[in-house]
Amino acid sequence: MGLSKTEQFTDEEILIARFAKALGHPARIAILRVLLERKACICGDIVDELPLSQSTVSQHLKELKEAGLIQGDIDGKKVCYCINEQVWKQAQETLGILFQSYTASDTSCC
Amino acid sequence: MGLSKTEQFTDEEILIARFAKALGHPARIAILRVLLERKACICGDIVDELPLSQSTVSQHLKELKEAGLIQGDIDGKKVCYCINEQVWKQAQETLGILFQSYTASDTSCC
DNA sequence: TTTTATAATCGTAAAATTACGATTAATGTA
DNA sequence: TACATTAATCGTAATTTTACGATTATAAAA
Repeated sequence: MGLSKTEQFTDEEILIARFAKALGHPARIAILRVLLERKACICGDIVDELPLSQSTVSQHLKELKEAGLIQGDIDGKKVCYCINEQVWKQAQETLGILFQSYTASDTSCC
Repeated sequence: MGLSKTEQFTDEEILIARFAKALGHPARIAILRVLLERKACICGDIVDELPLSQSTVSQHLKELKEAGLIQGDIDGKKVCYCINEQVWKQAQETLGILFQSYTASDTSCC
């Protein structure tokens, strides 16, 4: 029925999937790229850089924020976004561990 | 509406998002875990390990296969799945570069 | 050849995602 | 105070994802 059934999996599996899912759209990668380049960035600037409407970008920002990867600080009538260092490193590590756990085997498949 | 508009983004953004999306569900992380542990694995064994129906697991396997992260070799009336080393390393690298491009800034946000 | 086992595919339904325009809330400016 | 700007939220529609049971195709076994 389209539900995620998240209860059935381990916390780590859910965490990794959560980070990965947040990264699972080109627009959100593009947003992160802008933030990574400029260190910090006003929402409007991000909208200008992307081929998407303001409301759509805002939605993507919300998803990145909900995954914890970015944070937004209110600055007057603008909102300044930036990478959340702590969570970013956590995502890097959990995903890194997953990828590193592969040890090239002599026999590729059966 | 509801379309991905992938044409508007760079090939690299699309590629990273593609890998991340494939990893964006706990069931698929769980599947990969099984494959990483056992090196190679019969489809049926994966079904036994997961709290999902055979058809649902098959669907998740298909998505991982379409992203290139795994491959399936027919072995009699069974199908043996394993990590696709080349693509796995490519995903590791592209995602790794993204994560590493963050350099902790002195000023966290505005 | 018939039966059994394995795994993909089909059909279907519910839910989530993506996208946009319009509206709203909040803050700064005239 | 009235106006303008900024960004979130609402409402809506199309698409995609998730999930399952049922069916199908294939190959091994009886």
